[in-house]
Amino acid sequence: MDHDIKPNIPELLKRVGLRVTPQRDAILRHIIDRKGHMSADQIYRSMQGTLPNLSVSTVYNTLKSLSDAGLIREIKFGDGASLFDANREPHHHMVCTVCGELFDFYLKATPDLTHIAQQARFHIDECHIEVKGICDACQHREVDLT
Amino acid sequence: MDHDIKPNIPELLKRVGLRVTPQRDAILRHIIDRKGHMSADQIYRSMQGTLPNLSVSTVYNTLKSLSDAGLIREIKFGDGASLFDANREPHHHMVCTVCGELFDFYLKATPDLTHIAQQARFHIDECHIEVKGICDACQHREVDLT
DNA sequence: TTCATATATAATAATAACTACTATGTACTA
DNA sequence: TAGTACATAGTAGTTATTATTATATATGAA
Repeated sequence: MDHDIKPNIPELLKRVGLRVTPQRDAILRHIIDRKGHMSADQIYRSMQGTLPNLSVSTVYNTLKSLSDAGLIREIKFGDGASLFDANREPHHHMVCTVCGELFDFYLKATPDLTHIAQQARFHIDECHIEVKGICDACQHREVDLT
Repeated sequence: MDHDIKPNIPELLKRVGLRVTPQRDAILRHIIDRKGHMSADQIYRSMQGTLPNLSVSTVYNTLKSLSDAGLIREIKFGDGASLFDANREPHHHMVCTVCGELFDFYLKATPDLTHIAQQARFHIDECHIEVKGICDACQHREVDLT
């Protein structure tokens, strides 16, 4: 189990060939600490305490560098802004079409697409399942409205 | 097999409770005729011949009405604009991370997520698989560059 | 340790893809 | 064949993101 290991952020950055700056350190640390998904804007606002001079464009630049380097993952799903999360074990997403909340889920095995890939001569890098539906809370809320 | 049946567009619109207007007729017809995916902007430009006075906002309104009614499907995937396609058999998508092209694929069965849904008390409406990778053409193009 | 330089940052402007608004026009129904 | 609820066109506004550029800084070499 590695859920208690505090990763050395500067080390992580160096390992993927990125310069270590206070901005990158703080942003990556924040994404790794809070385990959930967050938008660029949420990250920007969370940083006001630590880095009051942080610029929005630096947030976007940093998120791009980090995700190009594979340290975080960008999720474009549902309405609104892209979300980012720490690139832990591969997982999939359920989005509630009522409240927009995003939930993770894990599968022991991803669907076998080797046949599809062969036929289309497509080289598969990643496979992500997107589920749309209604979350627990909203199912009950819906009932109340009728 | 129903691939040759020309659907009666006004009839389709009425059936889902939408008023029949020349704009809706032309846009839905266009999406059903060309089988692929297209963006709002592509649709807008394709209509210049048939409906020169068509407004961009009408395209967006119409696409929203049609997809709310279940006649077309919106795909938010990859970079850039939402894509729309006629809501045929359920299918999944592969996107090439090099050229951005989107490819459909079909599965006999979608992954069984009943256990996941039960555990999360999530009511699943649809399940869409997104594959990222490199398409046939770009694999060869990549090789040439080295 | 200091310097050189390639890269990062902040601030701002620009863009793309929508969404909101509103006056006018039109499909449907009573 | 109105009347009315809804649709459209045109425009303005918004949101998320990218581009630009002058200044600042991390890192490798001397």
